Amino acid sequence: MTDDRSATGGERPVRVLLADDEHLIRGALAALLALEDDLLVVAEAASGPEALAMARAHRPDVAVLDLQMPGKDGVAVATALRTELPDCRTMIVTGHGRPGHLKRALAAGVRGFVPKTVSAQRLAEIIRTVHAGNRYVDPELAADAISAGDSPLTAREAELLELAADGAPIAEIAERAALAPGTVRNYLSSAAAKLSAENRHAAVRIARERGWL
Amino acid sequence: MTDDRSATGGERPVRVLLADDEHLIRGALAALLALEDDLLVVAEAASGPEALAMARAHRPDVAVLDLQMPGKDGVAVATALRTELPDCRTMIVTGHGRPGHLKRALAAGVRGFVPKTVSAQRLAEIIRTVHAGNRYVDPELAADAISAGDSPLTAREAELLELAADGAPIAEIAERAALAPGTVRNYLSSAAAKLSAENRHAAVRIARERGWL
DNA sequence: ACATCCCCCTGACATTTGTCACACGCAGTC
DNA sequence: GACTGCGTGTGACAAATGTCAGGGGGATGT
Repeated sequence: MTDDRSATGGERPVRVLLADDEHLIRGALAALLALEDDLLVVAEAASGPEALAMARAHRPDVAVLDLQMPGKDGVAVATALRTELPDCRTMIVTGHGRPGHLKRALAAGVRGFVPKTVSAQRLAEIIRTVHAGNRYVDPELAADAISAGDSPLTAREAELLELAADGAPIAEIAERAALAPGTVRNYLSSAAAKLSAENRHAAVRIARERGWL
Repeated sequence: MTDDRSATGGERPVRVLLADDEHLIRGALAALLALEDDLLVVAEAASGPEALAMARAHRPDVAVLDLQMPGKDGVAVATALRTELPDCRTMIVTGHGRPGHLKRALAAGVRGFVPKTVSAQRLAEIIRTVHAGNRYVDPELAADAISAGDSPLTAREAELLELAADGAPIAEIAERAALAPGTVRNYLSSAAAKLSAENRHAAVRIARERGWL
């Protein structure tokens, strides 16, 4: 049952899944995409798990996922879809794009990555691009990602930095990581040095900005 | 053309200004509000200063402002509008509502405060409510604001907490504030105690969450 | 006028944190 | 095998940070 794209009397519409926790945006977006003849919004979701369930039920051609959603984030949903519905193309729409997110998204098989500053018209074009099997990444976000480069942090460094993210004292971090306090200090110090930060808290901030957390 | 509300020529449409840095949302929103017969989007803006300029030029009845915008945030724009165009009602739409923001907004004369999780239909109703001179605050956000209460921080405490926000060492903060290092430590310690935080970094995080920064 | 309270500011002291030198295990290379 | 480099883990020491007690000044209530 392969769908040939050239059918009589016009092409079959592209079936789209929309996932975004902000109803206002999701609804408005659905209305705008409905104006395009060749696009059809077949399902909407307000959370990560819901997006997965909707995808299983409606088997869309393209899944448009917000990056920050309750439950599972956009990349996690894309990862799950990659194995469950290999034919479904995925793309991420995000408010503030961090370089690391783009890298994670591409690794998860996402084919489109755009900020919410694009127009609806442009988004429709990108959905078609992605559906055709091509990739599209916002040029500005791509430039940021390239200039930011890869994370220089080792696995433990990143893990401890994450535990330090909420400002907890070393003792608590050490207990949660089952390590000696001195070891924790050493890793955090190393991470701070790699990020040219004055201390671990500044290091957390920088790593967050770069999307390395 | 079906015209329920303006058929008799009685009601003039409500002139609306839309300000949001995410073009996708702004455009989609404009399209949805255009479906309402009694609402007319007369101007759009993508930044705080642009929103002010547009308001001066088009004199809308209601200004719908996003909280986080480049240049000036929504509350700052609302404050400026209060003196420049007293007849223009203002309302804030935000993604993640922090309790403190709501308080600041109400102090600035804002008459509506809603999260982006509402539907477009609901937003249209709220715009009418605000235009009629009434207030509307999302119940959930209101509950959060009440439970969070007022900021217990003094002016200096908040100021130094802000300077400490990027993880700078005490010496640098002291220099920037023209204070003795001991004084800085004392204020930050006091702030941390009031917020039940382990240290100043956790205090910054908590204050940010509550919207007290 | 006086007492009281709160905010602003400071220095001395104890604790926490960051830096350093070093040991172990585990790849890959010669 | 022996060498080398890297990630992991630890404790001792120096520096940064948080805590404490206290002085000065303006506002408020009696």
